[in-house]
Amino acid sequence: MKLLTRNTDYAVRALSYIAMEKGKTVTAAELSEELKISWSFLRKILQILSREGLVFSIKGKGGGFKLAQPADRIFLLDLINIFQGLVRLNTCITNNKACPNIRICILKKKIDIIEDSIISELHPITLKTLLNEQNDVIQNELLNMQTR
Amino acid sequence: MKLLTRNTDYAVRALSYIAMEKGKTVTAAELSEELKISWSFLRKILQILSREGLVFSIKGKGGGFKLAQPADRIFLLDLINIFQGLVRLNTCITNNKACPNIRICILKKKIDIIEDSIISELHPITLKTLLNEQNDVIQNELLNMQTR
DNA sequence: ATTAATGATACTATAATAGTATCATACTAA
DNA sequence: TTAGTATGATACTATTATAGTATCATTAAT
Repeated sequence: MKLLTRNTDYAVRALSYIAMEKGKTVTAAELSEELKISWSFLRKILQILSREGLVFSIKGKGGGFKLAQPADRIFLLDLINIFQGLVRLNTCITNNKACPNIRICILKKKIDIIEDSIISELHPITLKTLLNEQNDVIQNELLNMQTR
Repeated sequence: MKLLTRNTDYAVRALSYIAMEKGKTVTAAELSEELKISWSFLRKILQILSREGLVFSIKGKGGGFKLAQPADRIFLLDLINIFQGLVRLNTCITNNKACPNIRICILKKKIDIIEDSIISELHPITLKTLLNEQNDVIQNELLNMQTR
């Protein structure tokens, strides 16, 4: 069972990198180089992000990608939805009203509750969250080095 | 994203049905009939449950399956592990120490936390839980009918 | 014009899930 | 002791999801 697939993971990395460049356009080639991710695969991911309005693309020489939204408006949940489909996929397997077995419905209710909690835990996570916490980590590292 | 696959779902149904028969052996054919699940597929699932020690099988005429453990010792998490692998699969995608990008590690930490909470929510759910709550539902139904 | 970038799209590869089929084996009962 | 009924082991196929690649068209800068 995987919570995140490669797609989503790579998308987060790419977006993070782009965010760090503060408005400068970043090419797929640069991202591929820096993040060590296959160029063609990254390109596909970036095209999707562009189509979905998360990044803004500029064609031709000097082109590349920029964030189309501020980092605190880019939600991890959106990326999961884009690349992995809705978390809320707990439809009745025997998709009918006359569930032959009520037990499974109890199970479904339990799973619903767990899915709700997954969603509510994912909900506050934005690109900004991730970038900020990274900064915190780095600052702590520096602090530790100074006090040592 | 799916939390439960068909395998697991069917396993729960089969085990629930078997549990309701209180020690009487139940054949794959009966389960298939009652639960409207393909006989061959169910058989495969039952064989796995048997191999994993969750049910106890008796071959030949009059044979079938019984629970090998009391219903409060059969954990949903075990079924998930058997049929879907560990929830805890959040290994580093770039499986090396020199993660080229610390950002993803922050993400990994977040996902770890969410996975922990999924596990702790799943943990208390046993076959008995499901059966009991089913009874509660049924009893409430009856009560409603009486008071109406 | 040439070069460097993305857009659209179609294709292949791999892995996970879902499902089927076959033969061997064990037990029961006539 | 044989016929019938059950599971065990195992191998196979089908479908779907994920991962990854390739090609040609389009746009912009120099």
